[in-house]
Amino acid sequence: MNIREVAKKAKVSTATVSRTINHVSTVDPQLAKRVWKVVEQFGFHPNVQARALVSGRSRIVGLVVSEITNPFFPEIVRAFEEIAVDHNYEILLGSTGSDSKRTELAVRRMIERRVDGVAVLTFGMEEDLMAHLRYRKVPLVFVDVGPPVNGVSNINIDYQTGIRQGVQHLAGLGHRRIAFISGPLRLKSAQARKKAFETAIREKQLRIPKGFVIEGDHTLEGGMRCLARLAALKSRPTAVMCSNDMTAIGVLREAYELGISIPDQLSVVGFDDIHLAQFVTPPLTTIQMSQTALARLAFDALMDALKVECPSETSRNYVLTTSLVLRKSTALAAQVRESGICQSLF
Amino acid sequence: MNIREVAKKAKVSTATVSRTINHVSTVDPQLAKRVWKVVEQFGFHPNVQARALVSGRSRIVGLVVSEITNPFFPEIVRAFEEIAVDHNYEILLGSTGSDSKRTELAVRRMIERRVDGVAVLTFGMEEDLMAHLRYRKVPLVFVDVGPPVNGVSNINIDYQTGIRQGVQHLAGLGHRRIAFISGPLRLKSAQARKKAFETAIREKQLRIPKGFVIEGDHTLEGGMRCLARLAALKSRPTAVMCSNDMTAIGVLREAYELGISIPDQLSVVGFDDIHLAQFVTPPLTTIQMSQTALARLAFDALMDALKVECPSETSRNYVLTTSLVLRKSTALAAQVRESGICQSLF
DNA sequence: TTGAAAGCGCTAACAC
DNA sequence: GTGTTAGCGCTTTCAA
Repeated sequence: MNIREVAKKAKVSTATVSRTINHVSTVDPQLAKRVWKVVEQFGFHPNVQARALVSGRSRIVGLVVSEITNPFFPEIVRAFEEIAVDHNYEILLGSTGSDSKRTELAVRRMIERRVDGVAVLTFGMEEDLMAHLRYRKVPLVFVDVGPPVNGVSNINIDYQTGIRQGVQHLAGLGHRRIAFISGPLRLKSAQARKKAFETAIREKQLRIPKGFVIEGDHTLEGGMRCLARLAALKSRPTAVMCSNDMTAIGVLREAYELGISIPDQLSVVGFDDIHLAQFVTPPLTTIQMSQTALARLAFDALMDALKVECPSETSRNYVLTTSLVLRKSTALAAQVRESGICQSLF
Repeated sequence: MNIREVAKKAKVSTATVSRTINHVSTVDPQLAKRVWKVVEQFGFHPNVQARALVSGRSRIVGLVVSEITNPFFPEIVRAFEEIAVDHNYEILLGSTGSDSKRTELAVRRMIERRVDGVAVLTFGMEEDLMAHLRYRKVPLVFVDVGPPVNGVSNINIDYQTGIRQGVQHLAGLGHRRIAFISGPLRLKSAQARKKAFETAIREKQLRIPKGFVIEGDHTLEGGMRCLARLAALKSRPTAVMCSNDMTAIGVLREAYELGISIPDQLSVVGFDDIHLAQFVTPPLTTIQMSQTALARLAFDALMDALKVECPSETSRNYVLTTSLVLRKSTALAAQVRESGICQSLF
């Protein structure tokens, strides 16, 4: 079944069939009806390849993530896919594994398949990727890159709001020795979270004891290692904030191994609010960065860019805010409980 | 840059360029060299759409999963993607969410993009999907369907081996009151696991007390609910096997809520061996069904079918075995420990 | 071994 | 409003 056969059976020209299935309004309703009847009856699906070939648009967008097996990303993929499909777009998924070779490959694939745009949600701004894709004049959207440049839109995560809430929450509970486990510092997003933490601490007139800011790797295993290091300190923190939930879950896990009771002996705050966060023991207090909202923002940014006539010169800024979600992994600092001093004194 | 420009610059015909980039052996090495030089120099990438249009092959395969946010699937997606990319294939991802409308949509998308084959790893054999796709004469591979039919290959999971090992392990620890939390019984795979459990119990000459086999839904929340039900029984199980790891993790979680100590008061065995299983508290003893192996098997099945001239008539059977992985969520049954009877008596 | 040319299925400009 | 037709970029006969 192709457009010519449909045309023949409906006794119209291929142009009319084309117009009909593309909902061009100038088609005579009579003819349109005839065409649709044939289309339905014979289950005609226009050939996407041919369409793409002639129109120059593939209706495919690329979605590049760091690592699909990191629970933060599947939620994004799901949301992004849902929205894309709603708009009759297909997605090409690429995971970089933070490996530059695989990133390079992902880019090649996207280019060769002639994607209409690419959302790069790797939180690290892979420079190669950016260079390659920009060269191709494809609309791009990144997260946490610097100032917007031509053809590249940017989603700016407002880390500060959520992290400030987290620090204030801990301070309100009487914590003064708060540690921070960052993500890999080669990632801009990890740097931004760390900086937001330091700012929030300063705002509260607290200080960060030596050795209290350490670099993790955004994995559960990394979180375990980092807590082990913090626990080995002569004077331990009473609370720890983590750069993502997987790290926080690793902290919970290692605390259990070490016999540190959470939240009684140590308060823990995560970041991301992945689905799993509410199901760990104890349920994790964390800073939410909505994966669904992020996916929607990214897709919309791409569509915005695609709408204008010259996508390679559009660039916009979008903002996603974060906010604290209270659960059970934080509690009054031990010395406060013991001294009977009430929280409001702080 | 298109094939004609390359031809012009290399002073050959487009046919020669085509042959060269497709590694047809009859091309004069001299000419080939000239062509490659131009290709490299100008960064020529053949247009995939045009190629697909004329050759009838898209080099895209569909991968349909139940729900990407279920931690079992990302691992499959990762492995499948990796293999596909290695073979110069692209994948179209579809999640059904066990919803028939979304399944229907996924099928349409795959058909319209002219996929060369589809791997349906939903563990439930969605009938619609099968019907639609078979009609299109596209090579298919399912998991756990019945006897193979034309054009449809099948991966048979050997649930029995792993589940038998699990039951024998528990029996060896002195457990005689073993419960089973199944998956949704409309899924063939869930039925198969349940049946395998019952068979293994029978082999061990044990019996299943009333109310000890209950239906879960393969989610963490479902696992919590199910343990609550089991705990409400007048005479509780001393061990519980679960149809998947998420269910088992839910059991762990609910046990913590209820103050049931694991493994001292209750042994728990999962199924799947997702990455997370080794990081819960306590680390989960589970039955491994390798996600990587499954992905590879599925992809290979598709390639096998694609190789023969008439894919719509090929169908093969593949087998994936399961096996027990020992961790810390199982222990001697309480009455055995108390009575001092040693394990070997059982 | 190479080149000329006919399409693959569709869209869009143009003529009616 | 509708039909005719020229391509989109590539592969693949068929002749040379």
